[in-house]
Amino acid sequence: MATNEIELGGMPSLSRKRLADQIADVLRKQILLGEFMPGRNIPERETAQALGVSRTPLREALLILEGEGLIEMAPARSPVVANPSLEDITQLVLVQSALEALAGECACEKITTDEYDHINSLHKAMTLMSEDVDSIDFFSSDMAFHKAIVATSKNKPLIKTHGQYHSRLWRFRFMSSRKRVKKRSDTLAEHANIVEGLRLRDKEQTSQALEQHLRSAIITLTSVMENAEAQNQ
Amino acid sequence: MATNEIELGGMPSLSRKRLADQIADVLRKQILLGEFMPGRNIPERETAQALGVSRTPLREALLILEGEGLIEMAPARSPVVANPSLEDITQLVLVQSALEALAGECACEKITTDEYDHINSLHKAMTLMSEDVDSIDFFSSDMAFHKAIVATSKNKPLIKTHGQYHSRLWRFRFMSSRKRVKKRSDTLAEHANIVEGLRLRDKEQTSQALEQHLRSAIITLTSVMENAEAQNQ
DNA sequence: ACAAATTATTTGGTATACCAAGAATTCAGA
DNA sequence: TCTGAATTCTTGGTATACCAAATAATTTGT
Repeated sequence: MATNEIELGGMPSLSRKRLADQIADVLRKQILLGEFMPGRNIPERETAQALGVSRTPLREALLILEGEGLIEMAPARSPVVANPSLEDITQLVLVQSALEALAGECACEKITTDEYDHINSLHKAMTLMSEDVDSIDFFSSDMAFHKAIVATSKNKPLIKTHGQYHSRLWRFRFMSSRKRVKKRSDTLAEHANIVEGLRLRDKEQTSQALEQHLRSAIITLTSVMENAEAQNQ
Repeated sequence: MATNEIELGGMPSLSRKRLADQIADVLRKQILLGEFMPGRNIPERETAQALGVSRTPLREALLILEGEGLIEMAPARSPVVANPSLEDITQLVLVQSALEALAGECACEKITTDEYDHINSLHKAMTLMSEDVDSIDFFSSDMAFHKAIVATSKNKPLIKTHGQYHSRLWRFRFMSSRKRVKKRSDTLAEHANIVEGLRLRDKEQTSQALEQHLRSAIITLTSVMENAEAQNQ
């Protein structure tokens, strides 16, 4: 196999946190970035050796990622990177939209002026981005914008659950963003509604704007995925 | 330690599914039923021996339960059964209400007459229960009613995520139900609204009824928990 | 040459052994 | 007697070794 020089956090003696968590972080990142494509096998021995760890913590990391829905483990089969169908993705986005709508409501109650300024500045920064900037930058800002809103809800389980759906959808949202099917101006207009809702501390407007924004992502994802499938055939 | 004769699924040669999953099932049940109270330690060696398994699958089971939020693992500390504060529980219910509201919407689109009849019969059965029947029966029916609605959404991630919040809240909802703070007639009236929404396939009514029903649970839980805390002091 | 059966290899599942970091207890000194 | 330091004991973390099942490859018989 290709030598996969991955460096885990610190030296052997420095264990800031569980090795299993560190491994899960590395694998999660590789899955999100597309280095581990959907459907790819993750054999235990090979992967453990590539990461320079033994199978026990590697297996524990796989268990964690399975819980997050990023990989799937079948009996007597190598774990594989989750490869959700278009319908699966639609369902995931639907749940995420409900979670973010709730987050928006909570945020209206709890948001401080500092937090509002931060979110607003993220939005402003996206607005000022040239049409030419690399899609990864615009996309990253978009994701950061949403994460900031959810964080403002101060609802720990909500933040965690949303983060998991966020991860499961990351790659597909990124693919979608690269295709530029949706105009950036549309995205920004929807974000503006959200920011305005937060400014007014208007639960209804904020949650509605978030829900509409997310559900419109379903349309975009659908067309992108259908094109991708057509290409593969 | 007290000999804890717990029998795992089948004979040694019969491994229908991962041992870790079987162990997780056993522990989850014990946590939900209150045999393992919140805050209780779950030392690895002792628990593994009590279950007649080795530490490796036991640890994997603990990882699974940690992912579900049922236990918490700190570095160099025994895992402990999660002991959420009143605020934590409030936040959990808030998320669950959003999830069930979404489930209700999806259900209106996908529900078959058979499924409606099933849910309706669950409701009718609860209506016919005498005020004297054991609270566990009424409570179980209540939980089954909600589970049936979520299952009707046919949204796999939604069903799974809801199930996890369901587990995390189970014990506290049960405690609450035993205290009989909320009148059963009120619960039944709210359920009737939900059933009526489903009958009409009215997304708005169904989701609103579910959300209202769940959020009213927050009030009940708050008073129960505050009383419980007062007793402990 | 093809098919079927058997064997060898790969893979995940489980148990055990070892290690390092913490917590608690005990013993010594003030 | 009280305090503090040292030691012991417990706990979780990690690696390795072994086992069983499934798959793939090879060989043999028709």
